[in-house]
Amino acid sequence: MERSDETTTKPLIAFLENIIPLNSGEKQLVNEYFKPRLYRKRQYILQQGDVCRRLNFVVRGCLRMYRVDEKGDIHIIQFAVENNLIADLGSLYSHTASHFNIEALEDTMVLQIEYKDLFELYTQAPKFNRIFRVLIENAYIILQDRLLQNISSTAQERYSSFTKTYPHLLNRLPQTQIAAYLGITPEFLSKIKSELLRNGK
Amino acid sequence: MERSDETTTKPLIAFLENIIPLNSGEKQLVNEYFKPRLYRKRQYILQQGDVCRRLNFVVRGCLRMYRVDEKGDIHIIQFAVENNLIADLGSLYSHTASHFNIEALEDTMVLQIEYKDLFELYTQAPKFNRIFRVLIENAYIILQDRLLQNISSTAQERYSSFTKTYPHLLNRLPQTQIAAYLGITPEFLSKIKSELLRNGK
DNA sequence: AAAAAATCTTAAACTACATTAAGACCATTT
DNA sequence: AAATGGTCTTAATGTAGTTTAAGATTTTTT
Repeated sequence: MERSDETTTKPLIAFLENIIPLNSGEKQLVNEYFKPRLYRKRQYILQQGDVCRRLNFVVRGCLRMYRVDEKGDIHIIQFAVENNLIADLGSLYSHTASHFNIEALEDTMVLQIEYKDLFELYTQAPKFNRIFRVLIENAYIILQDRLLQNISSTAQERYSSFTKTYPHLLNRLPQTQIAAYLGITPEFLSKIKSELLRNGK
Repeated sequence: MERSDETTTKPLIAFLENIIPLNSGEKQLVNEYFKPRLYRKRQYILQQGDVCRRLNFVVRGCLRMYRVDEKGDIHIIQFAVENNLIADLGSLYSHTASHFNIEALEDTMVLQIEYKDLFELYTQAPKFNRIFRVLIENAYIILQDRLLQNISSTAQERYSSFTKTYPHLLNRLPQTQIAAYLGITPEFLSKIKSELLRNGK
């Protein structure tokens, strides 16, 4: 099966081989199970209330995963850019309604695997258990760090840390998205930025 | 090798078989690699600045994992009670200094596996990759939920949620620990509790 | 090119939570 | 039995962040 440049599983395979090299059979499985799909800006990969049925790997573009609460406020729990995996794992594995939306912030090309195919992947090539164990361990470490920051740091500290950790996202995202990620209002973020500017740098 | 009732790997094996059944060789490996150890109340399993060298499974008792910041404030990122796993994964896998302390809040019996033995376990019996993948996926889901709450809920909502999720911890821990977990001061927690009492229930 | 929509900034009034302090109630040690 | 030290509460004052609102700037749509 021929795929265009934009839709090959090459970047995904490179990403996985970063953990452990794959043999040709394993690459073949990745190639079979992951399907390319383009989402236009503002399209939804997942909507709150639906069951999350696919794991997504971002080839190009940018997604956000967020929740809208009862008051209508938006809370972003994750951005996903090139070479990131994203899904609502809770919903994906337990087949229950998701609390989250996943939405394209730019035109975004993803490689998607269905739940049942992911299960097949684990069964047919157990190496993927090891690879995904390592990947989710890394994701866990990052998430734990973010939780710690949210418990223990001021908004200014969190913003400064964000600018260091995700410099490439700073100019790519509107401030209102960054504020929703930091857990503050856009107005307060604006204030923080002007304070940081005033106090040199 | 004989072990006393308190120090068998039985509860751990039951815990792991909750995910996938083990054959006798696999059980044997668990039995060999996990070593029992008793920590007295206030003893440290891990101290900030040291490298985390073991993964811990709690058989009996209660641990807390926390960070002391520059101001001297304590921030609890996880409690671990019976049938919980706990370690600083970041430090364990990258062999770097940990930012966290793990301390016994009660006399606590744990089963510990060294990093190199954990690696051996994964290599000798690949099934453990699958088991630990599932375990850490579950942990990730819980952590993500907690992050969302911390971004989006008031302290009162977080406390109410804590009482529902961890009713068994409520009477077991001093309020000051719960406050450090919720990310608020003990004084404010006291206020929240009296408000909840006043407004019926 | 104009119109519409989203974004960013500033500022005043408000609220959730922190800080400090003091006293009451325990539990543990001596 | 007294003393010590941790725990819980209440209250006054302070501060980080919200809300509301309005104007300026940029981006998107028509």
